[in-house]
Amino acid sequence: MSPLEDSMRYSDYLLPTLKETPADAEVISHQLMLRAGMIRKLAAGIYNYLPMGLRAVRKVEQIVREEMNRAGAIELLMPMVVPAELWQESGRWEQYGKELLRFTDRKESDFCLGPTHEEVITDLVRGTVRSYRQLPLNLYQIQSKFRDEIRPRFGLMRGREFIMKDAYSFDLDEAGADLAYEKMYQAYRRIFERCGLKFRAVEADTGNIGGSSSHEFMVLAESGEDAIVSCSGCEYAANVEKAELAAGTPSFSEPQTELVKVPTPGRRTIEEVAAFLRVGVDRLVKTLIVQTDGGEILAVLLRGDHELNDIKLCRLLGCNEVQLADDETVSRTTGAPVGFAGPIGLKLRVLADHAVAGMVDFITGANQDDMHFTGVSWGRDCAAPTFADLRLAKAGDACPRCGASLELWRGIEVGHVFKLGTKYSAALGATVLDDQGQERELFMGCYGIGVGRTVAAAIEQNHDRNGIVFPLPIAPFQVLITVVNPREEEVLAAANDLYRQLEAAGIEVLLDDRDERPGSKFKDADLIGIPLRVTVGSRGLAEGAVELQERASGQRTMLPMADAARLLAEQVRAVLG
RNA sequence: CGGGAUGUAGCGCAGCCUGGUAGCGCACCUGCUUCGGGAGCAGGGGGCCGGAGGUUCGAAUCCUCUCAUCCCGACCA
Repeated sequence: MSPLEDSMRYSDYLLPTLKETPADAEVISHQLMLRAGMIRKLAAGIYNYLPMGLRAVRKVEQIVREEMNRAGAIELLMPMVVPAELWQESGRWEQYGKELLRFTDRKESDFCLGPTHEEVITDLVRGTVRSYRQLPLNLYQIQSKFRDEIRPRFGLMRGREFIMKDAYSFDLDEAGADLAYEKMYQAYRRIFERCGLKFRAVEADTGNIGGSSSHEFMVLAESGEDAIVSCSGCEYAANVEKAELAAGTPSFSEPQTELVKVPTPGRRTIEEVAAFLRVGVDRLVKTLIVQTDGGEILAVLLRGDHELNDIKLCRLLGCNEVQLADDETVSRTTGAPVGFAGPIGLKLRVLADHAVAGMVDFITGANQDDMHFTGVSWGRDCAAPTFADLRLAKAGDACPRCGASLELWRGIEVGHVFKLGTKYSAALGATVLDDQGQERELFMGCYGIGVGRTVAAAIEQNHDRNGIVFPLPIAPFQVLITVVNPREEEVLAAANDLYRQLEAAGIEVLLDDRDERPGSKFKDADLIGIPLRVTVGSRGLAEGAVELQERASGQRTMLPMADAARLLAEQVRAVLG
């Protein structure tokens, strides 16, 4: 029997395909999941999973489960509704922000919908684990999470309610935690390989989960929301948010030109100024006036063609958020309207990106309306500011490890592993006694996989203009039998026969026995993307054969009716390994 | 949160400017013919036009408010 269900006749099933693309779906995976009858929207970022969608989700879940279990993790299930006290204890009730959906019950007690479960699991473990002998421990669940995203979009790619696998490891010391992390990292590689996806594991920022280091697993896709870099010469790969850039060696060439204040009427942007002065944008230094969440206002200098990496800046400043200062603040602090700020004479703390350090004879704003300076050089015209790594990596930058050039990709984050250290165990007092009878805080790790997002990412990566092309390991069904004309008794009988044989062989098979024209059924077959399609019709049966068409290649083969089930089962097993 | 746009039948849309009692395609139901890549003909069902106020003899259409959905959003210094 199939590991899922049985008796799958299209005529009895719920598989509402759409001929036209719903107007509010932007990316291809979202469009196809709607059209293929996998999901339906209930509210912004909140979806029903229809039978086909659920089956794909269950396939990914099952792969995740098998690999987590293989890596020694243990499944449990935590509640979605979490009392505020736990979040207050960890400090995140205040920190987490509007993404945390909060509400009160009838007794006016505060609760939230869990967006992640570090607090709950830590609370559980502190109450149940007392001795180092019970370690190591790695617990996971597959559960719906809720994050009240600012802007849910792209269907399952960025929903508010979404299915996530989250695992949490507990160890006595850092070495143990490192080992747990490594195990999860390897398990993740296996999971995404088994799902048939092209992905990269990249170094990543830890965000508001906290902790010391982390990797993201990125499915490569043009529509990805994240930019990542990977080195063409070594193994280094990182999210651009995280990608370090070496300071480089400043050339210290001598200034060639005098400092001159030049009129630049109405030229505010880097491009406008560069075009007006007939120089490249990399001859300009842009001066960003930023404000931290702590209220500090400072200036950040970047080469004209570079962009600020606000995460690097926050890390340097020890703040949570930086924003560009508003127009009023800019004119108050620089003495000029937005577009003409520069470091000379500026009465603010000034930080500059490394790339600015070696520049001479550059151009900056003059802190005066419609004026810029040309021929600016450090030391002579302006005290050198503090230099740091502050910009966003871009294609062609030098790898921080080996110096080779970096390649830029877009990716969909489907997995993320973190080393948490003792952040939560310390906050919540999760300790055990070691072999000396000493109380020790647990070293934790946490490890997430977006299950629905993995399905969406797989579709982003595997589709053609006719529809989805599911990788077999996560396909809702492995085989689709298309009955050309179910009204012909011999044809329907032959199809039913094949269907039963495949079921008996443990193959997941959908029988399209609808009384529709063949063309509609073929179109639907392409749309829903079942890897192997078998067409049973009078034409083939006259030769005692059925036709196999592979969705991915379009390749067609005639199979003798007598051997069809066996051959198909063999083909499925060959892929699953 | 700021900017832009859209809400009319299950889906895709027209009608709105220039108010006069709602339409097209697909889907759905019935019948006949058809049947290996989204069939043809004939008949039929389904919408208080997102909601609330207002203007008017009369509102999908004009005005106000509201709700929902989608897109874009430091990169400008």
